Amino acid sequence: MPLVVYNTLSRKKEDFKPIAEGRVRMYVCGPTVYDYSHIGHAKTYVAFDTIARYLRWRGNAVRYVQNITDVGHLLDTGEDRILKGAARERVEPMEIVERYTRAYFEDMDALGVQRPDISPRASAHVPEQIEIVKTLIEKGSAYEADGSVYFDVSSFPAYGKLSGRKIEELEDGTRETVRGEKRHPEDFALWKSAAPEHILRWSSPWGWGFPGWHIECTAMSTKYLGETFDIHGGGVDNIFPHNECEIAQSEAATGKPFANYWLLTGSLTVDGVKMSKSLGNFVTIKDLLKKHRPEAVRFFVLSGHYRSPIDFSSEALEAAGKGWERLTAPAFAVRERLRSPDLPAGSDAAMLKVAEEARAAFVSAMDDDFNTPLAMAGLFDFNKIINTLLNGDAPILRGTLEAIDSFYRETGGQVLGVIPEKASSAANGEREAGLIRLLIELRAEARKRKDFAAGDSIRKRLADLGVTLEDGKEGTTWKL
RNA sequence: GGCGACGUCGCCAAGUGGUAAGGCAAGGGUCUGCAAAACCCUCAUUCGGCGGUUCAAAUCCGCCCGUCGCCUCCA
Repeated sequence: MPLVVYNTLSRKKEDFKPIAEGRVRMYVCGPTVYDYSHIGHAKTYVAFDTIARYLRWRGNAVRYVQNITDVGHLLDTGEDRILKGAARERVEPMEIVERYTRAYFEDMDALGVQRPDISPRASAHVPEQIEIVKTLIEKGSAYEADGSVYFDVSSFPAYGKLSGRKIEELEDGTRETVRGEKRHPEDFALWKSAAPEHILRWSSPWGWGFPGWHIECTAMSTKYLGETFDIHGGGVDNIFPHNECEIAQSEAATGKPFANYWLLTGSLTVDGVKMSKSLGNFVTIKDLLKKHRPEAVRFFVLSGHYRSPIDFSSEALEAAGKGWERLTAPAFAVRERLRSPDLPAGSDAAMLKVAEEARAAFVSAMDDDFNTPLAMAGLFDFNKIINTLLNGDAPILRGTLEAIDSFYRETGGQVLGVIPEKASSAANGEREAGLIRLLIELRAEARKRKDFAAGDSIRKRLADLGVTLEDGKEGTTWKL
């Protein structure tokens, strides 16, 4: 069964065939680093991280490029976002860039998002951007006007093919203020001239200025992935104008298709409405992680399909946290069992078959346009069987436990990233674990004496510290 | 106004022609010194509404109602 993906360009599901078999080149629009990352970023980048992880797990060599926008992305007031941040915090623009780039990676690391293979910065690729602008002028797709350069949309008939817009319809909605020196209101800037007060500016054939927002993605994606590559990703809210402009300028410059598959994530709302600073419902990843474990955030994101919109609320995240506990409990329990030195050798054929079937169900779900909700449902089904097995009296053979463990590690661990390596990631190392085991032993002795008051007191006080004890057939286990 | 996505149990969410997965919450039971966890049972004759196509529709078509996103910066 082939991997099938929904291609926004064709508006239907297609078999995924990379240009070079076994190699996938993907580009995802990255953040503009002028403030802390928010939960919308979390949704988009966890989704693409999972897609990249799955493609790798399926045996592809993936090159994942995700830009860092540190220049040229303007607010509707015409101000550069980076410069605005610098003025707000009274520091150099590049300090802003550095500060929020680091914060971005901290947040992504916390969420288990594996770093892209290349994270190119727009400001470090200005020469490449200038070259493309020159090419576009030579080919008659762009024109200079008073030190700025604009893309001539009328020169590219396919403009609108991704977002389904028509040029004629766009004219009406365009505001007077942005017309100015453009020939057509829907033309967009490739290069903007900048006065000396504008700190972020470079010398170009058209004088001092800075690159337009869209051109960086063309420059950096084609530089590292080639003129035509496999997957272009991003949030659906960038489909217009950003993605549309990328296609126009890239294909006009190279004369070749830009990206073969467009994968766009659904947007995220908070309590039913779009997140925005003015509404006061802006949630940063840092704030979120103060209250919730990172795996719960990942679980929340992956419990909806990447193309669907999701609505964030505290209740939803708490439910996700509980779901995550149930999802991971048997996986950790199996690992705990495997630490036992005297497990009977061999394996149970029926259980190996169950694990094989679960793996097949997982692959079939993920092969269908990365259907993570369905894939996780499959893990829950598998859990039911494993929980029953763990609760039973029959001894479990080492080979069986190993097969179960490797299933969890691959699907929940390597691909979905919701089952971490260590059962208690929040635990403070071995010393803390040792102390807890010591208390468990003391409690066991008290209970042997039927001194339940002492035993319950230990359990209660550990619970107050966030450590939950669970008494089972194999003794007491703990979790945070 | 235009473009797009969507409306499935109290909440979240799969399913896109063959007779409604899974999670959270809720109720009952088993186990337990008591818990917790786990397991078992219950929980949508029904998929926004109305028509149509079909042997058969949540799934296809039409109309209507509603929600969200984009059209100006956003992942």
